[in-house]
This record gives sequence, structure tokens and C-alpha cells, in this order.
Amino acid sequence: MTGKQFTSVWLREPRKATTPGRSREEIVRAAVEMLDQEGLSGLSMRKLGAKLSAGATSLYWYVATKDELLELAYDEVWGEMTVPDPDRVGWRDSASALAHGMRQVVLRHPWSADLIGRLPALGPHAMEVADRMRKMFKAAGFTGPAIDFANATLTAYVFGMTIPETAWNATMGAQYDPDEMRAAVARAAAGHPDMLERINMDDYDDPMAMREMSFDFGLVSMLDGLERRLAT
Amino acid sequence: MTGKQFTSVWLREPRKATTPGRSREEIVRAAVEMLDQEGLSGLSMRKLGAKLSAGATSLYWYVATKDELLELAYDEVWGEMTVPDPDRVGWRDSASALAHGMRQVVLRHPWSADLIGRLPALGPHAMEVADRMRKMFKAAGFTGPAIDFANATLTAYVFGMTIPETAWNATMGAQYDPDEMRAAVARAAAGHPDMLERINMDDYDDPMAMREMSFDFGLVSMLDGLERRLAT
DNA sequence: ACCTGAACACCGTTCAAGT
DNA sequence: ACCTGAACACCGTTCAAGT
Repeated sequence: MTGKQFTSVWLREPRKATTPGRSREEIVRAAVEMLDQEGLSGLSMRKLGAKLSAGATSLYWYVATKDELLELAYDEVWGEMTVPDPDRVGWRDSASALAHGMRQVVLRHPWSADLIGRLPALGPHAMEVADRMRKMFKAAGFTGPAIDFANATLTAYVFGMTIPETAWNATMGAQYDPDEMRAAVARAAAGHPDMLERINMDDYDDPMAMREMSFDFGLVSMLDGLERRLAT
Repeated sequence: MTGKQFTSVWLREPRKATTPGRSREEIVRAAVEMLDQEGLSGLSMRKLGAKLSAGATSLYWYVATKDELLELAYDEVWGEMTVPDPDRVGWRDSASALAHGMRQVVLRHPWSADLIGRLPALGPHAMEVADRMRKMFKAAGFTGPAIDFANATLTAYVFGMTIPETAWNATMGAQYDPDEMRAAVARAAAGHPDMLERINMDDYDDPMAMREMSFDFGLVSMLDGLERRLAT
């Protein structure tokens, strides 16, 4: 009774689609474009309105709030994730491909990383992915709650690994000077000889490659661990 | 050369601490308090100024930007994480306790979940934790880059699991009506019989307990997987 | 049914001016 | 050395008014 009322775009009837004027899809498409180009903080209702050559506040007829618009844009990102058919390649390969795919999608839309901690993923695309992931883990042999646990575990790993990556990309820019970066981190790590040992390794010469290796290492560990759950 | 200049509070000399007037520590403490109470969007420089009974813009003498202040507050959160001594309890227990601790810290400061994807963790507290985690994984037997891979993997898992938890807590409030929630999710999952099967399980009667179980399931899997890396 | 502009209550940040 | 207030360029959102 005392609980906050739960609201989400997905739980309200959308306005009937009519031909004239703008459409929700058009707005969401433009929003995603803007988010990709300018990031989460670069999207404003006013600027988006202008981009669609509409008055500053016209969008409010299609969308109740900016947060709702973000929910819609967020689900578009989920729509880019594909779950390979586990019956054709086996669940491990399927899970592995999915994980790499999810990472790439988030790296392509870094603003989505900020939304993972802010909006529940209840859109149709997110549901579709969740549904297919459940099928995958069922095919692997999981039963009951373990299906969802395995699902949550894999998703958590992928996002947990990728979210901080977007933070680095954001502060450092895509290309930067490896020496400057090394120096910066070395300075931050001063007083921790163990950390410095790490920094003097060649990590920073090709951080992209290093991240891939790190991602693969963790992914294999994760899948090994899940496989072990099946044995017990 | 073309790279964006890398900036962070931690790479600039702090202003010399002097006795009179306000201090950076005082400001950061007040900021954390405000963030805990009102969330990330509830913190404004103006309101924080008022809380310290200072003029709206006085804080800018201690801190260059709001983002810098957030970097400082973020590191305070890292300061609450404790890494048990792996020599006393063994690395698995150490890692497990650390993981649970990290999760609790983030749940206590939900705004920090939003910052993980936005700010690199370069503060002294974050460095301290990273340093101690490296020692833990060294004690476990990892060598070379694998030390950092294992580190990244565990951290990713914990944050990846916890970040969406804060999103749920935020939209649903701490206490809510389980039936309303079940109905909401059921509606979102309409058309995916597999998902519905899940919803009709008793998950939602005690979601806190369910999340704990989920977290433990993934954590054990993760640690099993890491242990397997040691064997090879 | 759809769109507009003005208006409200906010933001972060700069900067000349004060003590 | 520290603090202030006014000012600039923004926000999201509401709402009466237009077509």
C-alpha cells in the first residue's frame, strides 16, 4: 500500500498510431541517433525537437517524459542483441557469441551503459532477449530457478565488464597517448608497488587487445563455472 | 596528439589545506550525505551550498567542477570496501566476503552505481582496494596478467549484478506490492510463455531473498571458474 | 488531433567585486 | 585567501491557446 506506484512506458497503452504528423518511432530513432552522437548528457528535449524541426515541446504529445523516451531508446539497444540458436551450435558457443555481441552493442551505444543502472529492462526487445536466453540455458540443462540465475550471472558479467569500459572510452577519448595514460595511472597508483608492477607491463600499448583478453578470460571462467553447476 | 586531454581530480595537486573556512573534506562529506538521501539527481551545487550555509557558488573554490566533486564522493564509497586478509582465511573465502561487501556498499549508496559507468576509479581508496585485490589473487596463485584478469572478472560480476538491483530499487521503492509487481512484469512478458512460467514461480514474494540466492549462485560459479584457471 | 510559445522552476559555471 | 551575487546559457515540464 505504501509502495511507490510502479510506472513504465511499457505498461501504458501507446497512443493509437495515425498517419499524419510525427510518430513515436521517428522520435525514438532520432533520439538514438542523437544519443550515439552526443551521449546521454547531449540529449535534450529541446534539441531533439529542433532536430525534428518541431517546436520545443511538441514531443510531449508522443511521450510523457524524457525518461519514457529513454526507456524506448534503451529497448532499441536490446533489439540489436542476437541470441544464436543453441540447438545449432551448442549452448557454450551460443552463450559465448551472445556475450561478445552484447558487449559490442553497448560499446556502440555507450549511453546505454548509464541506463542499465537506472531503468528496468522491460521493453519488448529486452523481453525477447531474456526469453531466448532462458531457452538457451534450458537447452544447456538448467532447471527451475537455476535457469534465471545462470541468465542473471552471464548478463551481469557482460555488463559489469563493459560498463567501466565505456567510462574509460569517455574520459580518454577513442585515441589517446599511451605514455600520457601510463604516467597518469602511475601517478594515481603511487605508493602501491604492486599496482606499479602492473602498469609497467605493456598493457597500455594496446589496451583494446588487453580488454578483449580480459573479457575472454572472465567469460571462459564464467562458463566453466556454470557448466560445473550442471554437473552437481 | 589528437587524443583528448585526460583529466581527473586525482591528477591535480589539491589546494593546500588551511584551517579557516570550509574544507574539501567537509564538502565531500556533505555531498555524500546528500547523495545518499536524494540520489544523484538530487545533488546540485546550489543546494549543497545552501546546506553548508554558503553562497551558491562558493564551493567552486574547493572543487573545479561538479564532476570533480563526484569523483571525490565516489572514492569515499570505495573507502567503505574492505578486502579480508587472504592469508588468514584463504583466497576463496576472502574473495567471497569481498564480493558480498562490495554489493552491500553499492546498495547503501545507489548513486555510486551510476558513476561506475561514468568515472574511472582512480582515487586513493579505489587504488587501495585494487592493490589488496591483486595481493589476494597473487596469494591464490595467479601470475602475470591473469592477476588483473581475475580481478576484473570478479569486480565485473559484482557490479554487473548489483547495478541493475539499484535500478529496481529506484523504480519500485524499497517496499512495494508483490501482486502489483507480478502483474506489471506479467504484462510486459505477455507473449513469451517461457517468461511467464518464471513469473508464476514464487520469486516475487521475497525478491530480496531471491536476489541473494542469485548472487550466491553466480559468485560460486565465478569462483569455481577462476579456480579452474589455476589448475590449467 | 496535433502543435506552438510563453512561462515556471530549476540547473552548472564564470567572473568581477567584495573582505 | 576566501566568499559573494549577478549573469549567462542552458534544462524538463505545464498549459492555455491556436489550427
